[in-house]
Amino acid sequence: MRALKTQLREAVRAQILDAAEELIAARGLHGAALAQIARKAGVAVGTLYNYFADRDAMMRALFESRRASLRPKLLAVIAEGQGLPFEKRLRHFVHGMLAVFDEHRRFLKVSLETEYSRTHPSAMAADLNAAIETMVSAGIAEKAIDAKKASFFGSMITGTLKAILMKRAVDGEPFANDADTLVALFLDGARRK
Amino acid sequence: MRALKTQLREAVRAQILDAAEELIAARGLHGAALAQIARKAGVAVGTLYNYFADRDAMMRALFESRRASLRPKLLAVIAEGQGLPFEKRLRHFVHGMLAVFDEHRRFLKVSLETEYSRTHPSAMAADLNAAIETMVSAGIAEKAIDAKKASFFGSMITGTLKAILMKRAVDGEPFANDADTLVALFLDGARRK
Amino acid sequence: MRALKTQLREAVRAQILDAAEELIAARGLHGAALAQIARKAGVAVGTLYNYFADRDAMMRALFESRRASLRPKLLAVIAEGQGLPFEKRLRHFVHGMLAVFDEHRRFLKVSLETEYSRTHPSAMAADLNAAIETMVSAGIAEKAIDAKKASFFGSMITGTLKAILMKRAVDGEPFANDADTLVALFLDGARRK
Amino acid sequence: MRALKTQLREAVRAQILDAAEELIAARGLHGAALAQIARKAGVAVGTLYNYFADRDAMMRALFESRRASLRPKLLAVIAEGQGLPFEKRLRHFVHGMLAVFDEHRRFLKVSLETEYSRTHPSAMAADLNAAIETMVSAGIAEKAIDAKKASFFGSMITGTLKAILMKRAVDGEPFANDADTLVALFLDGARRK
DNA sequence: TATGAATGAGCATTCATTCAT
DNA sequence: GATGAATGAATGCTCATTCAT
Repeated sequence: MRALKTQLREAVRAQILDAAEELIAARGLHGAALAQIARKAGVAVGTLYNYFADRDAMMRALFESRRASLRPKLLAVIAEGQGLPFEKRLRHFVHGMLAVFDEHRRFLKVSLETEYSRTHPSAMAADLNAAIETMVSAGIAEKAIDAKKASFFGSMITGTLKAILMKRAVDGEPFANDADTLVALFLDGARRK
Repeated sequence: MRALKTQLREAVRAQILDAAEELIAARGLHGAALAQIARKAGVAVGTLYNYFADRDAMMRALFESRRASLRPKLLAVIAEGQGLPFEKRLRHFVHGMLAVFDEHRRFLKVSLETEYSRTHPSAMAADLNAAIETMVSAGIAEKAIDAKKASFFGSMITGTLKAILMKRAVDGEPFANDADTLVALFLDGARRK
Repeated sequence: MRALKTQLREAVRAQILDAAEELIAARGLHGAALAQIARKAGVAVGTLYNYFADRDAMMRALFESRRASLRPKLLAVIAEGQGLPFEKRLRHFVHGMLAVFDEHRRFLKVSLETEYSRTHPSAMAADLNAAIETMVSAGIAEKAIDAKKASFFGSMITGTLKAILMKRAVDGEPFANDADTLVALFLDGARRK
Repeated sequence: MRALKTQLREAVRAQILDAAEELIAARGLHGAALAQIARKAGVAVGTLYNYFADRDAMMRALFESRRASLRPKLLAVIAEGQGLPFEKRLRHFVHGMLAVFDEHRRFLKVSLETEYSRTHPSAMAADLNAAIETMVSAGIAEKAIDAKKASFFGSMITGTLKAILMKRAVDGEPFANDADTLVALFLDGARRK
């Protein structure tokens, strides 16, 4: 009984966040008015305030919710890679990331296209950066990669991944296909041997 | 006399655009109210409308003005590289880009942090992409780079550059120092040989 | 309950339109600011927009509402006259019109004193003109009036009525008393026999 | 020299009033912005204030100027009619009025279509009414018209003339052709004898 | 005197937030 | 808890008026 109520409440909350996400994807972070979100979610405007303190809190909740469902998957990918030799680890990382992002395309669009991620950086992004740094350190330690270039390696990985994700988000192709080529590019560059 | 007036007018216009740029950098594209812009520019609200048809036109003018001062420099960098063997050409391109961006740090921040560039893509960005594609094609033709990886090469360059620019924009370091390392990374990857 | 709410809503709507009508009567169609209308109606500015899409729609609603309450009465007057011999019909028409207008003095003032009726002609006015034309045609057919003068007869009736209405609107006298004299004037002119 | 300057000044003043009249005819009393008037008149906005204290004064000047050129003509028509037997006097009055109005069609349009005449009644209109009353009194005295109907006779004349003027203003026909029929209608009504 | 850029009060409109039901 | 009408501060924009040149 109590559980049922909680479940119902969670369902409504999810409906609201879905509606918000869709409208933000379509009209931007500022363009999504609460009245529209309420209508799309099938509730009254006032109801929104039973679930979120104010508009800002709703946005925060949206991103936290999506990040919370992404984060464990990414952490799992990172954890699985630990202990692997560097190249395999990198390959696993890139494959894993792209696979996870393939499962969350809509949020990825919202995340890449709005300024929210920049103004409210996520713990997830910090995790990711830390994981990459760790991986890179391990790579240096096992002399798999060049220490001099390593300081940019993280930026290269995240920057290139972002660019590819946006490109594929536009053309609709799955992300995962690109993993192997990217790894090769990261490790050996574009020069013809 | 007439020239003096024109000069004065241009000065006021520039003041307004500077004020707008600063406020947008601080509060986002939507967060900068015309009243604030006017105050910071030291003019009355109505004066803004003597220079721009409406808010939208002002934003367009801001980006067009900044892009217009960037574009010829970038085109020059691109033109200078033509005819060079691929590796030199790439090196020249990266060096040139970073040097130009060093001269326009504030606009770069605005451009990277707001959604404007996404919703109103610039001819400049198209030029840049085309230039990179041309350079890559030349690289393939002279068998300097690997055709299979080439399709991601452009995304890697732009994505990585963006990531580095944002990093350096935050920590305040000049961009240009990073050029050589980046080129090495692009061409040969991070693997230790 | 639902009915009660609807009733309340209608009451507020009517309050707003009354406030608008009063202010327009006092300061003209353009002189009535929404803030004033809201204050006089006892609501907040934003509330106006829960009832009307924008200022224009409010003005349209005002005139439509008033016209909608006038029109059936005028149509009834017209319908009642059909089939009567011309003179009786004309007398009935003039009496009926003036009686109806006596019931709507305030709107009449607004209607006669603002440009709205000219820029947004009403179906009612068209009805009236058509009814007069029909009546005149019938008058010609039964040889009750002079065909040569008939083309101006309509203009004479409406023009004279307007003039009398404005005169009486100013001095506060009821309109209806003047009906018989007007009919006599219309039919036989002012010449002493 | 001094006279030349005065003449020039008058010419500019007239240009401004013409521009104002034209714009008011096209867009209404409120719709004509000073910037537009200045542009159409070929002067700068500031110049308008060398000729008129403010917008209101300009509007007043416009109507006063037009009325001042109409008034003596109407007074002449009235004066000429004095002493004539009533019917001839009335005929002369109606003919004279319509002829004068034919010479001032554009101002008539402005005068009939804006609220100015209602909010700022002219001495001319008062003259006209007085003249009509005088004429009617004379008519009663010489037993040419019916005293009982006389109180509405003035309203009938002015109301009917207005209606005909608006009709002809729309269809572009000259006013004067209608004079005889109107007089007959005023004196003997529409009834077929 | 003529100019026209600068001014800022005034306006219509939007929308997050509140609250009586 | 759910509702949605009411609220009013905030915003973009207009335009009569001023004033330095």
